[in-house]
Amino acid sequence: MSTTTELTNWQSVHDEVLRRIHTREWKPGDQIPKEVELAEELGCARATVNRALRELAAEGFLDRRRKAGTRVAAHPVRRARLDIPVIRLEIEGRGQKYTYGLLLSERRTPPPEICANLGVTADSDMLHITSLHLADGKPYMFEERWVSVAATPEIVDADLSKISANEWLVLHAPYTKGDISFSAVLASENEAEILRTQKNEPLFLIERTTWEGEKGITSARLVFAPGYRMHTAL
Amino acid sequence: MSTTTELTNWQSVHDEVLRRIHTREWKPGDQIPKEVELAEELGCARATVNRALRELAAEGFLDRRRKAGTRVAAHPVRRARLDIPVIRLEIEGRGQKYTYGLLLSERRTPPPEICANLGVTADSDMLHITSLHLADGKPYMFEERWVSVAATPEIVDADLSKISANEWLVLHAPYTKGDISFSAVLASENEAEILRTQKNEPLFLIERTTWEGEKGITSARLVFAPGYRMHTAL
DNA sequence: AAATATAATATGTACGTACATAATATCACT
DNA sequence: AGTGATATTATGTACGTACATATTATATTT
Repeated sequence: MSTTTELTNWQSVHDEVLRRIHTREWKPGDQIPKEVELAEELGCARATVNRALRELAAEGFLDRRRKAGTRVAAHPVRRARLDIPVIRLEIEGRGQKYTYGLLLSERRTPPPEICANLGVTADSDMLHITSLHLADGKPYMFEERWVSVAATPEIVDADLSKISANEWLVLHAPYTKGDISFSAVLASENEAEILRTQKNEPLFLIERTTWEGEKGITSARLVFAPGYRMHTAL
Repeated sequence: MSTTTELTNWQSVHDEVLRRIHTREWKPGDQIPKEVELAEELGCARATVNRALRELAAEGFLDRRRKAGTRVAAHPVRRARLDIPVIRLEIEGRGQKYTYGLLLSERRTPPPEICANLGVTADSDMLHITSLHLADGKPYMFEERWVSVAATPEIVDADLSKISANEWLVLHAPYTKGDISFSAVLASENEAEILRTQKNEPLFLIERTTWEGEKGITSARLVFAPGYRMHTAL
């Protein structure tokens, strides 16, 4: 292999390795040269090759193990990076006007499924909030949320008609662990009415739970208006 | 701030910075100390701090700009890493038995929406494939796919009743660009019959398109059986 | 032959130095 | 005040060396 120009930055090494994978010069399962060899061939330091290969491994193109070496991933797990912004920014980012309406805010004990989700007791002091997020005045997403008052006592003083619970939490209640799931559901009668659509429309659903350490903070159910699509580049 | 023990590896620096963010010692929008200062405080090299902060920025906790410095992300965009494995591995990973049935394989010109998706002409030579993926004998996902024969001529010789088009493509047709989207749809009569469910069930839909350079390779529509949930940790 | 200790090795990381680069701040000039 | 040139600065990266660590290969013992 003759590289006319030397590749002395990690990005070009990254691209060159990816090129060899794409052209099937190095096939899935193949072992690729070790770092020192590649560094020598390409005319750069081992640290540079290391950085490039590390990134490629993080992207799922390579499998690396000490002593065993580096090989092209046999089952390229595609890693899509989902950016989950605050809803307001998602809407404003598309040039639409964001508005928000608080529908309900009550302090009460949680139903069993929330207890199970968050790992709290049935007599916990919680805030139950439902709200509607609109884009250009049209219903965009219906949110039902439970927040542990024990975990974030300051929330009872927040004016949740001005700022959404989600945004308030992002700013005031950092979390260490979270879980998110995506699925499809039928609009219930209530949801259909709030989202101003038909009953039995297929709706995109996001369920989200977050903890700080072992303390459950909040559990949210986000139901999107018909036609919602979440997408990303691979 | 007194750090009794020195943090001389990037992971511990990473964790320490994250701790300060979580404890709100450093709040969203705040500027944090510059790399040299942090390195001095923690008793390690700047390279180590750099590595830690770089990772935190990639995870979305920090915003970094040359000269301007590093600050805690004001609108923490949560990045969920979606691992999209080959369906077979997803099913087998749950300890279920994977089977696969080829329903249709025909060579023909594509419909207009596929042309638009992939950026190919209406008279393109394409393979149209539909198949069903099953877990423990139960319908799991219905796949409808268009593959450009021009882009990957070898596929016409592949035995797609033995290996799914998806897996064949993963092994033989590397791609450089891809697009994936998630939404909710109602089961059509055909889909309901194939997935052995009711008509008008809400179904989770993944649409995927991949290119190599500017050449469209394949466009797939994956409809999952009722109850499917995609989830990940934050 | 099996079990165990030991050597070999590829990746992983830390560090100091040097320079590159982008963005900002400052100053000179009109 | 406004414009443009110039200096400053924090992050970004490259490199060589050194050592750590996980894992495999080999040798040794039982």
